[in-house]
Amino acid sequence: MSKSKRIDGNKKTKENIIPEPSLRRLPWYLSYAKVMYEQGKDQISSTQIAKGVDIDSALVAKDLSHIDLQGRTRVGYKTKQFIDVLERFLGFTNSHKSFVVGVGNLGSALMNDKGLKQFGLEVEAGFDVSETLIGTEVAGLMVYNIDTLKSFVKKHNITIAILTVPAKYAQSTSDFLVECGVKTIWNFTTVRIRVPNNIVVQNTCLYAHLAVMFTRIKEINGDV
Amino acid sequence: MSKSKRIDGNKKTKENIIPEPSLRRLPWYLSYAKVMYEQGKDQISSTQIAKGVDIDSALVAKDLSHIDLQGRTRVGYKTKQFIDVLERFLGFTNSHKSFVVGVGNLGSALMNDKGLKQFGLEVEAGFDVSETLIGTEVAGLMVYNIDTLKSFVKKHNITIAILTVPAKYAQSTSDFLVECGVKTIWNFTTVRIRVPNNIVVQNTCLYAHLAVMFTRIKEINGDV
DNA sequence: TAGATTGTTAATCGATTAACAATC
DNA sequence: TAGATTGTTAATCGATTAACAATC
Repeated sequence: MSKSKRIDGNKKTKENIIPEPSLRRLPWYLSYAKVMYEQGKDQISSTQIAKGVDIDSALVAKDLSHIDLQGRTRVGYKTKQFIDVLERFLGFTNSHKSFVVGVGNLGSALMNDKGLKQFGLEVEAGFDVSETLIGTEVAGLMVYNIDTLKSFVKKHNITIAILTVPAKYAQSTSDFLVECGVKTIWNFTTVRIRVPNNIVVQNTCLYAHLAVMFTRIKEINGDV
Repeated sequence: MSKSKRIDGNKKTKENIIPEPSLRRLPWYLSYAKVMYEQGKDQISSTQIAKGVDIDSALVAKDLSHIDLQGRTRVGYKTKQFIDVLERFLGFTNSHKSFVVGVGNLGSALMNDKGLKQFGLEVEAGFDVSETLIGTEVAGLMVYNIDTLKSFVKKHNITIAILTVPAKYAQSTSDFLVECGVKTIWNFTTVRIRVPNNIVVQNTCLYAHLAVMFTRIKEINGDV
């Protein structure tokens, strides 16, 4: 359904799977298109996008080829349509329900963040072990006892968990989440969790980016 | 200094540069080692780490070969030493000073986050354009008028900026930061900013991870 | 010695880049 | 038509995996 061109019979289903590097770049193209649209540009070309986001134009073209999107030679894409198709493709137009596990610093920040909703993720509740937090509200959302998580998942059929517990509890909490029927874990802990291979995990450790940043700085400054 | 083995004269400086994928994995090994250390394990092997973080052991070994770290055959590494060396290598033991530009939702969350300090990043102030924010304190840090940024950078010699402004101002603010003497930008906006090539940029758009997550979910559920 | 480990070298795989055909 | 663009196919590059030598 989402695959664009004809498919050779012998090619496996891998054909449909868009590579992760491409997938990571698509939101940049979308973001650029949105900014252009706000500035009144009705048409947008892949070469223009390439310049705007500083990525090789052939790569942009290749990335976009994974999407069911028809560009017009010499003209490019209609900005509005480009945005709509890309947003739908990336799942940003859906409403994916989720809950936060571990209502600490980062957990409550995510519960407060309004941006998530605009990108298709709706946080419905928080879970914690702390007696002082349980029963309180954060950003208008209830914080429940983690012991009630399994029945919550069953009842509301919410299968995306946002994991923001301390590192030492990351793996055990992850195991517990899987046991409760969670299918997708957005992992913000510093630990790389192990899960059965039918579970989708997205590791988003902010601090890991610092490692890359500091190392690049060190390289430029001649390893002082 | 940080390179481990002998170097062939003809190999370029690229030899020293650790590839980004490796750099991204190192914090996972560190985190795993820390958890093990807390559990009282004095020795740790790369094969053990490989199992713990679910990454091929040869890959772990190769990643670690970039670091000046001596393992002992049949035994592995001393956990404490492993942690120390890796933390130093990744720059987590230094204190890198920085400031937040755009004290909104995400910006103030980062100003509040205590984790950053543990990983070597110290936030010293916030900057914004909003009259209602300027002059207030967030997490004990002053919020200044963005017009005063240039003199602030000069005076305190703080060259790392955390960019958390709305998407439409991302590129122009980035240009302004470079003009003010900023050398490193941690970019949390949805926009991929363009900078001169002596400037280090780390793009950390949380929402991009949602794209990967949603697409993987879609693939598993058969593209409904 | 046998076995477990580090850590290197060669083979494979996949992503990016380059070249170019097709289109308007 | 000439030129700008989409979008594909082939060549290159780099990262991962596999095989294995060295060590204790």
